[in-house]
Amino acid sequence: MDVKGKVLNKSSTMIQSEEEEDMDLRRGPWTLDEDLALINYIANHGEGRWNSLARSAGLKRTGKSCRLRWLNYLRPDVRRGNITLEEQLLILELHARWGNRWSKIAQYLPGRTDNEIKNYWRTRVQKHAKQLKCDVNSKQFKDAMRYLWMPRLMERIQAAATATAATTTTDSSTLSITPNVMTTNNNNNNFEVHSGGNMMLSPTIMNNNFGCSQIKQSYTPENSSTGTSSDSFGTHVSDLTHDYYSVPNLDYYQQAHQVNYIDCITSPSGLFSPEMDFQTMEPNTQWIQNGDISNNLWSFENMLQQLNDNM
DNA sequence: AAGCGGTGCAACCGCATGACC
DNA sequence: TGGTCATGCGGTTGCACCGCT
Repeated sequence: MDVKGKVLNKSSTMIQSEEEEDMDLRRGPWTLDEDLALINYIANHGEGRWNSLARSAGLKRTGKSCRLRWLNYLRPDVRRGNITLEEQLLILELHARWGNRWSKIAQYLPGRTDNEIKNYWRTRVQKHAKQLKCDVNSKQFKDAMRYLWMPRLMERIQAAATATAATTTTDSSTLSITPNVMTTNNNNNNFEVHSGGNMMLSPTIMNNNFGCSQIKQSYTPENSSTGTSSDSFGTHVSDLTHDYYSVPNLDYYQQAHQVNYIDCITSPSGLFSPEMDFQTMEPNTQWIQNGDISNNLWSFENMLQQLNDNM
């Protein structure tokens, strides 16, 4: 990393806090020494009181800057690397529900920061909206996400899970969601996480967006010895979405009743069914642990082709 | 090899909110 | 009740990196 930082002195700006007037403050990229100073200080004294922390740690940074550096980069539980398919799907889903509430969304992606999710959205999702020549907040794009993008993500996730299951048929760390979790909603406790498992999906996603019984049944109960089902989720999604793709326009909602699969997904009033309650989900639950290193959502060329075909 | 444009991400900025006095 | 301060959040910017020409 380039370690050159700018020094913010009194003449550089007319608007400065009292703190900034007291001392020259650095801006720009953090140096290794600064990082180490911050890490060491927090290790010894803990977080909080960021302005005084910055001073006490001998950092010529604002408290804000220290906080941001710690939370977004230095914190030991910050998750590095590409956004996984599961995370992509979850981001799409949560964004559909909450909009640009990045910190709220980040609560459900352990180790991911709001900044990272925001960057992901702006650089990837908005880029795809641009490719589609529509606004990211437009109904067209939202529908494209809901009915094309997310199902495809599900398909890929399932394919990956199936591949994993094939190589580790007796491995309890594969995707595991208990049947009752998938089919009931008892006191909003409608999902379950198996701590030792390689949790790939939010059951709420399964229950609500893709809650077709066939799809539900395709998931392997934790205690099942079979590990696989004849009803592959990927097959179902693929088959059903294939039918849907053939609908010759983009008025998805009007078409929805014609396609069984769509009935399973949502209504125009919202992406989630009433029983869905993310508020009851515990933030930072480790239900996304691994996942592949996918850096692409899926082929947008395919999606563009499908959309163009339907126009 | 150099220039250039696009992309991704770290960092900054301004505002809102809540706690405290 | 109003002022001050700390913190959190979302939007925006700046820059390093990478691929292409």
